[in-house]
Amino acid sequence: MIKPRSRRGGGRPTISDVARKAGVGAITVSRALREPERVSEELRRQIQAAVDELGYMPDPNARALASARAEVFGVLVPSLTNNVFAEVVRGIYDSLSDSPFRIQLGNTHYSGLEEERLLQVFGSQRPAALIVAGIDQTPVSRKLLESAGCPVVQVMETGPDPVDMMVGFSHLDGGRTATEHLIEAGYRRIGFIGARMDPRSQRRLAGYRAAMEAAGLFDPRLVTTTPVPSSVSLGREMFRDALAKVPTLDGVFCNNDDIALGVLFECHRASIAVPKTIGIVGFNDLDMMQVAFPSITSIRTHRYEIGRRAVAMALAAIAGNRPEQRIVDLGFELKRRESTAR
Amino acid sequence: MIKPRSRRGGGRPTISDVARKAGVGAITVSRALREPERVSEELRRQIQAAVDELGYMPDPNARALASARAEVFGVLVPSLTNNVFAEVVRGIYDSLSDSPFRIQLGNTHYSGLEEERLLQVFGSQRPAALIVAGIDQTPVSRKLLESAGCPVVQVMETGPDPVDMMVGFSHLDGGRTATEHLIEAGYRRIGFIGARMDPRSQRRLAGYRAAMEAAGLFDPRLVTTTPVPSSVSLGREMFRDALAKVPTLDGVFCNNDDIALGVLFECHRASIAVPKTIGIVGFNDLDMMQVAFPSITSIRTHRYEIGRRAVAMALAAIAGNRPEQRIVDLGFELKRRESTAR
DNA sequence: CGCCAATTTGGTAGCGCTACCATTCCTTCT
DNA sequence: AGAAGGAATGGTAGCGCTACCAAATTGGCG
Repeated sequence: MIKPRSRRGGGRPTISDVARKAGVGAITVSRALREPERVSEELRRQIQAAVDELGYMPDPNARALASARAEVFGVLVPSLTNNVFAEVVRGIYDSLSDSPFRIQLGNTHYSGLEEERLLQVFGSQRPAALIVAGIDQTPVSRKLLESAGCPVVQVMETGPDPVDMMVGFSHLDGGRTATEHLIEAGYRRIGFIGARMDPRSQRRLAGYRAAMEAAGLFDPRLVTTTPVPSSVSLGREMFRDALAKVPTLDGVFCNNDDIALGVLFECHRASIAVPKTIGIVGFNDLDMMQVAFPSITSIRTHRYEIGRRAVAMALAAIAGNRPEQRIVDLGFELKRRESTAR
Repeated sequence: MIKPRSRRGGGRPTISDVARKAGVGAITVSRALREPERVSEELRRQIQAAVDELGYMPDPNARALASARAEVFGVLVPSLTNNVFAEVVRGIYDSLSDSPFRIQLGNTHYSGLEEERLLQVFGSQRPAALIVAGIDQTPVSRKLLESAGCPVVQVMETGPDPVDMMVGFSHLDGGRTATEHLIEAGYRRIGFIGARMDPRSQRRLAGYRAAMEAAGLFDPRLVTTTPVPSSVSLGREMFRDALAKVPTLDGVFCNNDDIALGVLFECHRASIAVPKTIGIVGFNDLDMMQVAFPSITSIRTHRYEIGRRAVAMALAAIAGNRPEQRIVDLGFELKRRESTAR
């Protein structure tokens, strides 16, 4: 006599339990759950009743094994705590929350090598889609993405050569717009303060530089950067450095809002008038920018929407109707506020 | 003749490929990977070589199915973007990153019902451990946690009756400490401003109230709360409301640092002297608190450490040596700063 | 009325791995 | 010397589900 292995799952009901109770074959239950339209009205009702009664939930592992496809979105971001990526993840999460798809989160810590490692690991799960931050994957990562056999969405940035799909905006244009705004407002010795200096920050810097050169105002001494992770306190310190280097500084375009806030606080502390003596522009437009005193001009970016759009595109591709527009530029918005209103 | 189903996994190597190449049985490969000490030195080397050559990675789904245990930590937090929980998640992530365990993240949106739903879903995956925020689970959630059949760690708070293990601190004590500090500093008409008012905020409020009553200073009109999600802009608005209600207000203990920052900005805007006219205390001690001008007194909490500790405890329990101390209080720290230094 | 196609249902054989024995080959002890 | 125990390895039979095909049923049409 064959003794079935004692129920390892702690007695949770399986698809055969449901099938037995509903008086149908297991495969019909499977179909009723995944493609209800292929099952007759009546059986569907019976099966649903059995499912409800037993509290049946399909085992995602068995499903993934049998179908060679996990209902998982792999999501790679460079930071979990940076509000910018947290917002993107939230958008992804919310868009996925009433789908069967789960999220597999990976934190690359801004490291290409770690990204490669994670892509390798994620690949072994055959995810339904991959969403990765940025467009500067290493050649190895790119190859892994191309051979992943699933839709891939690069988010936060747009660029010329998508692996598959893209949702984001131009950081270069953002940097340029911010800088042009300062120039138009009458500032001349405009500094750039940037921490972390990941590829996106680099491009914001490039935009700054383009605008400054176009106006004949560029001076390398105006640029202050560090690879150190960004923070409000770092913003304060970097602003002091910048000011020590160029005492005639009359404006700053900051890498991001944290830095901008640090600059603002240091201005308060040193009794530097904003926007009169110094103009400040941030990047991302966190909620606090509009509340700060004076309120801080910033580039509003649509992080949550980027997450949502990325999921929408990936889901469409999974469903078989890949969007014809593979690169979606969600743009940005210059929010003019008191910190540059002189 | 039996035709094997065409390799669905896109030709990725399986454990039998490794076994064949190494000239051993599949089960020995499995063992070499999971319990190397049970396999002889020599076979271990051969197997490792085969693994490297083929680039083999075990399929986590097959593993989970066969062993009735997924290498997954289920993590439930009420918010993905709130810096506090992002830090906890980061701690969890970092502690798990060189273990085989993955993270399954769930966002409860501060809803008990959603927590129940997610616990139900997570349960169907037989996770290796569950980490949930807070100690105020609904009876249904509690039952689900108790019957999960895996270590459970409640984080962010400590309380009397853990489901299994706990890591956190006392929000009540935190609220009391903050308030007592204001009282000692000479403030008398001290308001409480709180948004969201989740159970942790409620307990901070209770701590505030206890301190105020002990000093004979409590007045219900000093308390301003709202269920609306917390933000810097909301902090500003609520402070205006509080001031309109009690013009003699001379201090505020804020639910969290965002609110405190909003209060500070409104003070600037309305030319209210801090700390002279109004004292401000925040909660959590985000980086910007020490940079703000004036710098803001706050209760430093150890979010990242809570995440790390929770994982350490769960891993120990999985390994079979459940820590004898099931409730770990990581405490908090009052950071005295300019905003209360009068 | 019979035939073909479409629709609905079911059976079988795995997916890639591990639990649970069984087997083999040594030691160690009586 | 033989029994007993231990260490290392392997075989078998699933885990719970779905891909693939087969079978049964229905409907349309010449």
